[in-house]
Amino acid sequence: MTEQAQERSFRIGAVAARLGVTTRTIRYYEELGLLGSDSQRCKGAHRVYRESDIAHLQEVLRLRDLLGLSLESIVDLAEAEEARAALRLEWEHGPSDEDRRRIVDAAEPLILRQLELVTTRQKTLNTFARDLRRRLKRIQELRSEYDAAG
Amino acid sequence: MTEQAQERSFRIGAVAARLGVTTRTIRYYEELGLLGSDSQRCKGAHRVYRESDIAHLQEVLRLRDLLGLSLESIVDLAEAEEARAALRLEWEHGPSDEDRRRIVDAAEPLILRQLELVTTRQKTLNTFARDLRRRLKRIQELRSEYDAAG
DNA sequence: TTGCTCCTCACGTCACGTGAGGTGGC
DNA sequence: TTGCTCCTCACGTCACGTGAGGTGGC
Repeated sequence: MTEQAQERSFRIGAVAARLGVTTRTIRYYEELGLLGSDSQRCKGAHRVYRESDIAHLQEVLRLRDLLGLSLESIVDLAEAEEARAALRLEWEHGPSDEDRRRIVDAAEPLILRQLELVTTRQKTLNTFARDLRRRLKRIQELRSEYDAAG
Repeated sequence: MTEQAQERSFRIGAVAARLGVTTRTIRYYEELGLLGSDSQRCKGAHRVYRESDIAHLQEVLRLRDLLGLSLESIVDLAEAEEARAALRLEWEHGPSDEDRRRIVDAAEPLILRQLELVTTRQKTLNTFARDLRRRLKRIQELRSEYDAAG
């Protein structure tokens, strides 16, 4: 048999621990169709994840935690990405330059949209941090007054 | 009757619209004890909010949205703040310098804790933004190649 | 063989959403 | 008086949490 370099695979518990979620969360996301369908798994058999699956799951968690998106809107985003992945398959089979451009053009707005959301979040976080530092400064000024007086 | 400068007050709908939440959310937070008890309101009467109430509510929403805290842990934080507010009442009645210092010392760790959480969030957001910009750059490089070739 | 992790239901919970039916203030 | 917003239940929903009971791989 051919002894090709086998990619490492993980079970659900290891993935959950690594990403800081529970196994229930991962199963729920699978239920919603957020992860690749894993169509060849027999009922009752253990779930198996590769590095690419884990990266994808982490992407989902980022969108949820950092941007506060609902799972429904993440599904929408993922479907758009999936359509892109489908195009990417064609890519391997020598598409024309015209095709390649279309594929690249389809990817860009998705990333730009996410960048926009991230930037908005960064701004509100900066405002929050600034407010906290002001409060802290006022408190520390008060203290130094008492230290000087006492 | 004395014609003292009345502070503006708002009804729940106006507050909700201003903060971008529903009225249900505000009522739910009141139920959990997250807002000042509003003990003098008669059953069935309209809720009334002042600027300070709105600021407090916005603080709660920040902790929820930007830091992803559960309402339960926000309750804990709010209780600590409340204890501080209780101390603050004494403040008005001429506390000793020693008392003042204790009050100031109690406030600081709360703010420092929040600042810590905000900073962590900012770092993860920066990582996310960097990753997105890398992807974007790769895509744009690909496109300029096609533009040059086509 | 013994643990340990995994599996599938399935009900519980948190943070609200969404009417139903009724009352109050410009 | 007429809308409009408010009120209080109370059941529904989203995103999981938490066992119950059973099977599979180092």
